[in-house]
Parts: sequence; structure tokens; C-alpha cells
Amino acid sequence: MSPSPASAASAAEAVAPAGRPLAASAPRGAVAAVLRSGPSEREVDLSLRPEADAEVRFLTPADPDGLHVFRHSSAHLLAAAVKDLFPEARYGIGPPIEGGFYYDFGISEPFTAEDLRRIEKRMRELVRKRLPFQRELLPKDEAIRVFEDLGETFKVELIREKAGESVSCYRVGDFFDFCNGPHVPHTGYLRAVKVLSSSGAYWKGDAAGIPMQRIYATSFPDRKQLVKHLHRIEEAKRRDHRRIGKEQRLFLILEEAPGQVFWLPAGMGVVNRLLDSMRARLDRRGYQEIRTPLILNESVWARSGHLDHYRENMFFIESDERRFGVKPMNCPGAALVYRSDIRSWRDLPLRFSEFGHCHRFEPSGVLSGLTRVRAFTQDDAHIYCRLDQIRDEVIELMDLVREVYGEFGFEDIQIELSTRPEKSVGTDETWERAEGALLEALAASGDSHLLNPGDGAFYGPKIDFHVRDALGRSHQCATIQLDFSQAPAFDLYYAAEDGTRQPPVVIHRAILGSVERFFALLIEHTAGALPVWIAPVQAQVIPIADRHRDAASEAVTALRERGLRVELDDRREKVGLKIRQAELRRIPFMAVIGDREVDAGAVAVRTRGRRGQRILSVATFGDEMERLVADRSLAP
RNA sequence: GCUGGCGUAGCUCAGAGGCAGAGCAGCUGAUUUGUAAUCAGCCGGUCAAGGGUUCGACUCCCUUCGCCAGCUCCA
Repeated sequence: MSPSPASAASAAEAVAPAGRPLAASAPRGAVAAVLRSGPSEREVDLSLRPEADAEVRFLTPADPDGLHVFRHSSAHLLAAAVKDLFPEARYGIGPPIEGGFYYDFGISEPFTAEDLRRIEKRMRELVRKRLPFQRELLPKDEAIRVFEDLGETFKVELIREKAGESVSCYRVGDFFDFCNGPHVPHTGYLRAVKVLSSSGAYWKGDAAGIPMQRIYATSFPDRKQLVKHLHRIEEAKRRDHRRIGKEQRLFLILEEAPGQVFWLPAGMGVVNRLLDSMRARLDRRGYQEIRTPLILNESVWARSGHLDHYRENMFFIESDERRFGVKPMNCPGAALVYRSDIRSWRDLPLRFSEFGHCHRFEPSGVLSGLTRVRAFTQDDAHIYCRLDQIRDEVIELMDLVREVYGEFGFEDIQIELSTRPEKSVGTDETWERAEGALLEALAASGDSHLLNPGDGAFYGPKIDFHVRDALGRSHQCATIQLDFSQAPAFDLYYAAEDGTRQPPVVIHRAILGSVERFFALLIEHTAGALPVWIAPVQAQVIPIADRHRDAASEAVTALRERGLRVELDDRREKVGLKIRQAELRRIPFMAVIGDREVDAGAVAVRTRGRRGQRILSVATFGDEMERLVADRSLAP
């Protein structure tokens, strides 16, 4: 997320007089300042006394840079508390992260829940002491000596790697840390802290390296914001697709097939409507749908490069003394389809779409609900085109992504460009050309993006679209990947205008990404209250007593004849109970029929999540639902 | 895969070295019901699986499987 203009403007600009601490001119709540000297800027403590009158911008926790400082200071506070209680813990790094911060410690025993409570308590004690954050500059060799004496081997390593000749350190109480700063003036600022959880981690993220214990925590400038944040975390848990999937009987994941999905009728219906809507869209955009085998001869995977680059993520089976690979991707199948006929430059671009069921062997520890599975359906396509068509195709694809995600109301989407990884096929020249084409398309689209150097697929660079789930975790969904290597690997060519044989460029792309993952995000995004067009049941018709059954049944029939998904709840239960259960199932509309409605030839329509009802004729009610379906409306 | 936690009825969860518990759901009956839970009765369990310790294990120990959080990796 980038800093919004509104919050950046909230940081006050000022001129600080020479010789006086910046704090003297700082507005209430400021935690640090940005000092401008000429064209360069640097973040500094409020205790700094500028030598000459200085232009400064004060940072508060309301702007992203200020919050960063605030959380970073909080991380020092956490480490100080841990060192108090566990002097043998050596500290690693403690950066701010979205929603809080963490600190890694080298310690033999994992922290218990009780440890975390004690740590939080000690943090609060240190807050009450209002201990100042004091900056000290040491020569590099002296700093190394100091941390060696303290036994802080991680810090010694960091200083050796990162520090310049003069090493900036901060002291807060007895806690001394190598750190650039800046920091809040004293611990009293950090009055709303909460230790959240702990888990294992590794020094420098290296799974073969030294195990560490990581403590996650968060902090806010006041108690109210902290409570609000903790509330959001609770709300996210309520939206968890695993929970809603179970409650609403959408899908199952069983021990009998780890990482694979059993779609229940309600969930299957949603998936089918998703796919139908994608198919209609693709038809309009000139795609041709294909389906290729799940299991292909091993030689295909040798040819495609998967055996060399993707083997550890593949399932293999042996039958009739021959080895087969279960497809983790659909590309080789598409390549074989392309090769099955002669192709002319006039045919391009050829857009083959495939809702391909892919299997990938994922390590057990990464499986999670529908977002990380071992078998999933990709809404894949392979576009075979000429070099000069790449730019327009990619621009067209970005438009398609925007269209689909916009329709579901996803707004927090991050675009990332990933470039050549270490393990890759193809020449430097083709990689440069492919990366250049993507950059051009990105520029043309006007969307901002992040750069992920070295994160591309082994066969080409890619543009990924990430969407956040309810818990704030980011998931890759749509992806657009260029591939200059499939054509040579599979001897693909087209007859060019000049009569020569030319290799086509392949664009792999998925819009939903994995249908399973997209489904999960949709559930969390809507908290299970799916839009009418895709909801498993669109309306529940509820007769009040037995004598209203016939009228209710007629209403159901009339609505079903329009193609609407309507259920009848004619159990001999109270209306309150039926309404409650329909609300819990997030059914968009509840149509109650009692004496008044029978007399008027109407239904009393209650809309999901709203009190009160409207008296409508069955025909009007049907019209309204049809309109919501046709518009793919997000309401109600 | 690694670190830690967890696995008890269909679901949510309590319990605990000595007869296995609750609420909801389900079934049966009564209630004919007006917008988020009507009442009563009944049924429901190899306490994840395998091994070990013990007079006795659901409980303690070991192994395996699965789930959860994080790490690493990714659609």
C-alpha cells in the first residue's frame, strides 16, 4: 500500500530554529521528524538540535512513515522486555510489519502463552517509566566489541554486514540495540501495546539456518485504536472461508485427501456460475475453449522443462511400466494442441482457454483451506501471438482482470512484475525482450506496480495480481506470464507473411487464478453474503401456517419458472426461527406468506441483513431478482 | 518440509490415571406459529490411528496421519 496523499499532508511542515531540540517546535503527537537539508531528506529524532534553522516535516503515527517509526520503537520496547525476563535470549531483528511488528530471538525454548503475558506486562511497566530512547554513535570496531561483550552475536553479524564506519545505536533503559532510528522520544508514547502470538522463524529466513522464536505484537498511539484493531482481527476470523464453508455446507476438505476439495452442492453451484460467467466473457473476447489430459507421458514434461525445474512439485504415476506426470500446469497440453495443425500469421493471436485441473505436490505445512491446495482448477489460457501483438494482448488482459475483479468489488489489488529467476531457461536477449514488453503494457495501462526481481517463472517474466483475504494475507490470483521458450521446446511455429517459419510467443494467463482460491476470497470478501446472481439459494419462501402452504408453493413454482433458485421452508416452525436460519445461511431474500399476503396475492419480502419488509406481488419480486441477476449486482 | 500448538458426538466445545459430558443439530411428540432460537422426551462416542508404561490409559510416553499459526515456498 502506498502512502495516501491525505495522510502525507497531515504531517506538519515547519521551520525549526537552530540550537533547540526539534521537539520544541513539534505538534502534539509527533514521534519523529524528516529533516530537509538541500535536496536530501533524513528521518531524525525529536531530540535533535539542528545547527542552523532547518526545514522539517513532523511525523505522527497517523501517517505511514510515522507509524513505521512508532512500531519500530515498539519493537525495541518488546525486545527490552524480553531481555529483562529472558537475559539469555539473543535478539535478532525486529521490523514493523503491516498491522504491527515482530522481533526474533535466539532462545532454546519457545515462548509459552504465559511468557507472552509476562512480556506484555513488563512492556507496560517500561511504558509507565517513560524511558528515553537515546541515540549513541560508536566507531564500527568499538560497536562490534560492545555487542561481542554483550554476547549478542546476531547484532555483531549485522553490524559487520550493514554498518558504515560510524554505528548508530539506541539505548532504552538497560536495552541497547544497533539501529538507525529514529525513535519516539520515550516509552511513554507506546501506551497501547498488545503481544499477539509467537512462532518459529529462522535467522535470515534460512530454513537450514539458526532457529529463532518470533514474537508478533502490535501497538497504537491510543487504546481506542488498538481495541478497534483487535476487533478487526476478530471480524476477520468470523469471515474465514473455512468456517463459512463449513457452516454453509459449501465444500469439504477431508483427511482422506489432504489439500483437495470435495465440492458440496451449494458450493459447486457457485463455482459453476463463476465458470459460466467467465466462459461468456471469453466468448466475447475471441477465446476457444479446449481441455487437455490430466496425465501426460513423462517425455512431455522432459520436453517442457518441468522435469528439470518443477519436479519436486509434481505427482508421478507409473502404469504399464511407463511413467506419467500429473499436470501441474496446462501449458504442455496447449502446446500439443497448437502443434496439431498448421498455423498462419493470419490465425494469430490464437487464444486457447482451459479450465484445467492441476495437481501440485505442496509440502504439508503450507496447505490451508482453499487458498493453498494440492489440486485446483486454473481458469487458464494460452495465447499464441506474434511479437508485435504482445503489447496489445497484455493490455487487453489487464482490462479483463480489471473487469472481473471490479465486478466482484475487489479493490485492494496489488500488481507485481516478476523478473528472471536463477533457475530459468532461455537467453538473456529473450528475457530482456519479454520483460520490456510487460513493462510497456504496464506503462500503457497506467496502473502502478511493484517489482519482484528474480521471482518470475522459469520460462518467462510475469505480471501478478495479488488480492488480500479477510486476515490481511495477500494471495496471488490473476497472472500474466510471457513464454519465449515453449515454441522452441515444442517446435511450434507459424507461417509468417514472408513465407518463413516463425516461433509464436506464448502468453499464459489466469484471471481468477485458482478457482478454489478465488472462491475463498469471494467468501471472505462478502462474509458469505454472496451477490444474488451467484448465491446458492436466492430466496427462501416462508409460509406462516399450513394453510399458507399452497400459496407459498405456487410462489416458489412461479419464481423457479423464471430460472430463479428458490426454496420453500414449509416446516411447522415459527417464522422467527425460519428467518433466523435463512439469515444465517445469508440467503438474499426471504418471502413470507401469511393470511394478509394470500388475500393480497403478494409476498412480504425481507432483504438479508435488514429489518422490515416490503409487500410485493410475486411477479414484481421476480422482476426485481431477475434485474439483480442480469446486472450481476453486488446489492443486497 | 521446519518450529510450536491442537485432534473428545454431525457442529461448537468442556473434562480427565478409575462408569464419557454440555449446547446446537438429528429423531419422536405437543404447539398452527407474523420477521434472528416454542416446549418436552429420545438417539448419538473405537476420545485421530498404531505401539508402549500401568492393576487400570481418553488422560502419561513414543510413532504416524490430519488440522491450526508462523517460517520457507507458491495459483
